[in-house]
Amino acid sequence: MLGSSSVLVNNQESLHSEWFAGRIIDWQQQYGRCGLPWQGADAYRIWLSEIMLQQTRVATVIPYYLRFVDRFPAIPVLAAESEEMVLAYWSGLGYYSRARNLHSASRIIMQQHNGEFPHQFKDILALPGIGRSTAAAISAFAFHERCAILDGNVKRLLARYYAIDGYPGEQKIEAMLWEKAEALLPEKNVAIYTQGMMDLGATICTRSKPECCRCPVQAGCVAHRNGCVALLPTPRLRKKLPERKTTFLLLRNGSDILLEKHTGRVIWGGLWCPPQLDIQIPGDIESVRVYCRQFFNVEVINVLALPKFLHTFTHFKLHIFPLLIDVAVEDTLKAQETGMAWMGLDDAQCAAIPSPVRKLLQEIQKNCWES
DNA sequence: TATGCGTGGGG
DNA sequence: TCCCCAAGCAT
Repeated sequence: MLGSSSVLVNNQESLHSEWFAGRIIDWQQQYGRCGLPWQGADAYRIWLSEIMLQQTRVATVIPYYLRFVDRFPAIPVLAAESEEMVLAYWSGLGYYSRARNLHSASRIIMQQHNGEFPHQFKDILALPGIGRSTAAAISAFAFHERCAILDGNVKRLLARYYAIDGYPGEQKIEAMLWEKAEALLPEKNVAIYTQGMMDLGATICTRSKPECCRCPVQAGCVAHRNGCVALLPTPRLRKKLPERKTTFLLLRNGSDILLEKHTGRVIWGGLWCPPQLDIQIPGDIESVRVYCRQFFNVEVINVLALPKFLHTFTHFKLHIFPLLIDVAVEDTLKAQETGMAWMGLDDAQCAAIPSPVRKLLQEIQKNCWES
């Protein structure tokens, strides 16, 4: 049978949750972030913002978000557009599967939900690109449902508040954090509470130099009491990133550049990139001439090795060796047979291209290296 | 600490 | 320069 001490503990926990949530809610209303472009917006915009904000800073997202909602103001518009157009507006933001999933989800919403963003948590969670935390955030912000989120801010905050040792990405630790997040959830004002948790993590309980003296829940924070705030959350063990090399073949025909579309769930999937060789090839004109004849059926006029540079991904470093290769092409439409396309530099700038390709194209245009 | 998937800012 | 990782998800 359940002892009275257990009842007492439950009462204390519930009292503590009430205190905690009250402090968070009051703090949010006084000091939380307001005026972010998606705050108080419709479900579509909240959804879009949550997807863009995955692993991405607010300051980075804002200009992308504004451009995106201007071009795709509602779900039916988004669904009617091509994936490529959507990727063009995502270009530079990274994690492009987010854009592909967003677009795919918009079509699912048209077919299965009459074009209206679903209200049920389970329906939201079923959409591609939406996991537990994102579904909860949308449910809380758009529909005021009582759902707990667990994003990076909340993980850091809870790891400190309860002095939970261990890397939060680890399954066991993450499960503990979810438990705490659920237990603290208030009965009312979930949207303000959720925003407050994010805001507190983003502005006070920051990774470095947290401002504990301004924290509304400092009194209950175990890490603060124990003086171990700076040690939490436990950083991940990181191995040295592997390094790879690639040669970018920037074939130029007049003011056109040859690009090929990456397909499938690969790096830069769905984006247009110059043809690549996953080695560093000699930049002398003879080697390049032989290669270009064989693979692109073009005559090389001139080769210029542009400065190499480093591009770092989450899981590897890529040394990029760009070669600007001026060529003579008779039939520019023939490239389409092999999934490639000649694009004017201006068009390419507006296309779905990854960040380092954009930088290179800008440089080529700016410097006007002679043909 | 499963791994792949981008990019840019801060220390 | 280098390493950290930011409103995570899919497989």
